[in-house]
Amino acid sequence: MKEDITNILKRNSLSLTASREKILQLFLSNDGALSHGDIEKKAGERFDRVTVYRTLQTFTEKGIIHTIPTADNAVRYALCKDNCSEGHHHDHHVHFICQQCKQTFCLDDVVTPDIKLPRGYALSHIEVVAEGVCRQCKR
Amino acid sequence: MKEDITNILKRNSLSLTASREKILQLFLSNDGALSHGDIEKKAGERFDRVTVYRTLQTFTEKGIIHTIPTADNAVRYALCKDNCSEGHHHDHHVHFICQQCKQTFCLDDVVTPDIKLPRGYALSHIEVVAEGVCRQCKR
DNA sequence: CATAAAAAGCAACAATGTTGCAAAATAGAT
DNA sequence: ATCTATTTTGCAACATTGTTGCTTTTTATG
Repeated sequence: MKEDITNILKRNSLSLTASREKILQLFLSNDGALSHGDIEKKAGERFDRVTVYRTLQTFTEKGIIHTIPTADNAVRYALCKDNCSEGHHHDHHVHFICQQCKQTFCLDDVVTPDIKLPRGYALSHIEVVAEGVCRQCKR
Repeated sequence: MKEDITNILKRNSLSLTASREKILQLFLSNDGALSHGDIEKKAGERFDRVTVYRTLQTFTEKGIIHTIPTADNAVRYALCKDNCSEGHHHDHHVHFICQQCKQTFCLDDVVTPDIKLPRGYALSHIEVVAEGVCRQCKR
C-alpha cells in the first residue's frame, strides 16, 4: 500500500508529502468516491483545508483522480484507472449513487453507452450517473 | 407568457407572487438551464437570496423544474415538461453542457439509454450529461 | 375589506471556496 | 550528510454560497 502510494506519486512526478500520501491512502482504502468534505473529516485535523483543495486539484490535473458530477453541490472524486494521464482522462464508466448510504461508486465494468446527439452538436465526452440502492444496502 | 406563468403556478396550487413569476419568466425566456447564481444575477437586486433558494426548492418539489448534476458545484435547474408532477419527475432526456459558452441545455428529444447494472444493484433513475460544443458556438 | 395562511425579507450564522504570503519540507546536487 | 533552489504547506484574511428563526408583508378567500 505504502509502496503503491509512492509509485503513483513518483509516476506523476509529484513530490512525496504527508498530505498527498494521506489523501491517496484514503482513496485506496475506500470503496466509494469521496467529496472534499469527506476527506477533510477522514484526514482529521491534520491538514489545512487549503492543502486538501490544492491536493485534489493537483491529482485531478495529473489524472490520478477524476470528478463525478452530482445534483447536490458536492462533487465527488475517485481514483482513475491506470490509463489516465496528465490532462487526459479516459474514464468511460458509469457512476452509481446509493440513495440509502449516500455513497458513490465507480462501476468500472459498465461502459458509458454511445449517444446520438441532434445535428450540430459536437460531443467530447459523456457522463452517466445512475441512482438507486447499492449491493450492500439492498440485502 | 404572463398567462403561461399564471397557469403553471395555479396548476401547482402555488400563490402568485412577484418572485415566483419573475423566476418562472426567466426560465421560460431562457434557452438553457440556470444555476442559482444565474438567477440571482438576472433577477437583479429585487429579491432576497433566501427567496430564490426557497423558490427553487418549491419549484423542484412541485415538479416545475428539475436539477441537472454538474462537476463544478453549481447545480443547474431547467423547466420540466408537463408530465412531471409533485414528487415525481419523469425527465428522461439527456443534458448537454457546452464547453465554450458554458450553457446547459435539455436535449428533450434524446432519451436516456437503458443501462445494465451488475447483479445486486437496484436502479431507480439514470442521468446522462454530455459535454462538447453546442450548435450556436460551433459555427 | 377583514382575516388567516403563506411567502418574503432580514439578520445572523455556518459552511465552503479562494488568494497572497511567510514558513517548512522536499529533491537533488554536492 | 549537508546545502540550496524549488515546491508545498499552513495561516490569515476574505469572498461566496447556503441555512435558520423570526417578523413583516403579501396573497387568497369569504
